[in-house]
Amino acid sequence: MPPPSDRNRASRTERASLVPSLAQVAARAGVSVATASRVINGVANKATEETAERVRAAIRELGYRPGSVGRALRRRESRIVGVLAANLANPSMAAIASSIEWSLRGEGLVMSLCDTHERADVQDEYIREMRAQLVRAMILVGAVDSPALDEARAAGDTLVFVNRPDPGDPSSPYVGIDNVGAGAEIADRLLERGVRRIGVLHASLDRTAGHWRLLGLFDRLAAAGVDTAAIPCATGPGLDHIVAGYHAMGTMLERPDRPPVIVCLSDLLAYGAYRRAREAGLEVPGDVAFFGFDDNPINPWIADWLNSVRVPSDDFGPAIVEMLHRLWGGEERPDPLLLAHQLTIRNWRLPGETEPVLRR
Amino acid sequence: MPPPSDRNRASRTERASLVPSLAQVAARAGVSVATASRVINGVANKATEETAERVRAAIRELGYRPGSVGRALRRRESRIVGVLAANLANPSMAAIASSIEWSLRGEGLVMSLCDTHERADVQDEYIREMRAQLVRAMILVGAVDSPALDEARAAGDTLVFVNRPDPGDPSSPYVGIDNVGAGAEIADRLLERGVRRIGVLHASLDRTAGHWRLLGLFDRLAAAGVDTAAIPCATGPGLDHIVAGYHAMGTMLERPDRPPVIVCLSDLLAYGAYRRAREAGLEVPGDVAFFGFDDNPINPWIADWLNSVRVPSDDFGPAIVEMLHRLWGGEERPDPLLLAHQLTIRNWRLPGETEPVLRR
DNA sequence: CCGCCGAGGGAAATCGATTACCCTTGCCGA
DNA sequence: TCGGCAAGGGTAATCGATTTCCCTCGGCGG
Repeated sequence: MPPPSDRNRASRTERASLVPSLAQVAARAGVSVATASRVINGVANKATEETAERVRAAIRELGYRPGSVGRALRRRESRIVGVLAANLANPSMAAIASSIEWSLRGEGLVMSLCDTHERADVQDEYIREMRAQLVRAMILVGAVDSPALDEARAAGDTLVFVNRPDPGDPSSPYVGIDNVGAGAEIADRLLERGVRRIGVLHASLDRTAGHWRLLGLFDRLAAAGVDTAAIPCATGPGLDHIVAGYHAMGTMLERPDRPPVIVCLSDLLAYGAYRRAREAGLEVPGDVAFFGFDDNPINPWIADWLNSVRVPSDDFGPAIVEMLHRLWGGEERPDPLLLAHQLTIRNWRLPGETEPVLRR
Repeated sequence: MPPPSDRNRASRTERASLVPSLAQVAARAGVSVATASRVINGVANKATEETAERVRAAIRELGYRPGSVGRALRRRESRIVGVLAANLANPSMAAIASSIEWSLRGEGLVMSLCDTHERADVQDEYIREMRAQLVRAMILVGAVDSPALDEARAAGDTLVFVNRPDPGDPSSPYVGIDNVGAGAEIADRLLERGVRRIGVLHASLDRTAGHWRLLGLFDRLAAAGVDTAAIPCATGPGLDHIVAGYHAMGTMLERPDRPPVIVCLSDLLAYGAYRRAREAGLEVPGDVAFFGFDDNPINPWIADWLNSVRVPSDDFGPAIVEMLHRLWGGEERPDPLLLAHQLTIRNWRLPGETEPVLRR
């Protein structure tokens, strides 16, 4: 922590005197702080309209705004909602964060966004810090199992798990797409076209969204008589899905029976795989078709070769707010809020087919 | 704001009793809260080693962590640093935010990230809220002119402007690339290859990074004798650069003398333009070459047709922390910290040239 | 022996807002 | 006329941590 210099301290104090406090408002309006506070908080039957107006006038004249800190201390709860994202560099998560932020703002809440980098220790640090800030709720976009998460759950904190169910308790409040269903949807589309030979690229499958997507995909394929045990799967090292996808595709290309359709359990994996395929001289689409999950907002613009299950980023904010209201309203274990996913088919040629029209 | 139900209130109080306070630590250690506080804050000559150890033991046993709120109230300064980003959905900004967050964490600070959506009123709301939170500093990644920004500047708040200089005072602390130089760098590369006929796509030029990029580009071209007044420029409606780029490219394509090289003042503009060009049946690269700015991290993977000036996202965090230390150390108007930009040429064929090797 | 100083530590004020509790006034029904 | 009650509003406790005073005790120089 930066040691505040004396100069700094002085300027801080000096600045503080410029920021009006409730006491100054009260003095100016000729009322007590209690009354001023009540007017601000709209407590009924505690002030005549005339008194209230005097207070409001003082507020306007001084440019007063209640200090969040004093309020939080007294109420033992701030207006901050902590959002812990597993990886901000993933455009899909950033889009979700943006949506959350917008919706929280509509509720008069403030988002504090952190990046856990998929690490349990970092997530713990943030959870503890958020609790110290008396946050009103924590939204975990891609949570990992960790001790502080257990503490928070046990303490009854308001927690909402997004995109990846609570690794420690599947019945915790969840908002996100139905990953199993999304996997099944890709399976259905493949089967429709008679595709039975595919490859799968994945990153970690340990309690991630990918785990469930794969489950849905395989279950549906198996139901159609496909021998899923024979489906080649590849992965790559590292937490960065793009790099993992690049290496996984390298592995896949070494197989003598390279499948014509590659399902990647996230768009980022597909990005890495795409590059690897092109380096190998393959045409995409044409020689190989890719399916992904998330459907990042930039896909329609620059990745028209990628068919992907759309995760409706903009719907997350409202859904999460809805979930928060249910929790604050007293619901103990609200049902998961499943957002509608939809498979976008952009550009899918099996080898030998002609080029279709561009689709957004 | 959600009205807290009674049930909620009860559980909140109940929960509070579970979270240990400094007083409980002090009681358990058999010292006063003053002493406990001093041990925690490492005040010298205020406790024997034995006393200090008793306090530390109590902290461990109770799992105590200082509440940020009480501390902030007393110190009139929290450990939060507000980061106001103009558009989180822009992957380049998200990457910068991620870098900032990581560096702040290393300083024991916490990032609170907001999305101003390029709107002055939203930015104002957030600036005011951040000030009410007693944030230690505000980082504005793409600021717009607004009243609350003026207030904060006048009040002597610690402000750092990133990527786009302070629209209200060019001498405010700035961290970012040298946009003028970046524009000039593209000009140089174009002139080297003998390209003198280009088109420019831009979004708003009103005190944005684009303004300076364009300035650098045109100045250098003019110096080489190019008539910059004759260079076709196009823009599109909306704040979303992708959509703006799409429409701007549409305009550009209507010109009889469509230039073979299009310089887009941001990568997002280029993404939109790319799609428009492909819809028009153009080969990219080949029929038209694109240059952009920012060089989003995904470019090497899925946008190898885009030549772009790399903005080193990962360097922002450390540079901003450096700037903060200078400001807190008492420097009144630190020099801007200019990060090294570099033009990445990926895939640039002028019409008629043969295909080069793929480059990251 | 006196005074001073530094180390160690406690009591209480403080930050800003909320709220429990109390007081006054006026009105209404019994 | 009296009790009760509601409206209007003030006093002071409270939240948790920091920090300013203040006190005590030993040691040391004069």
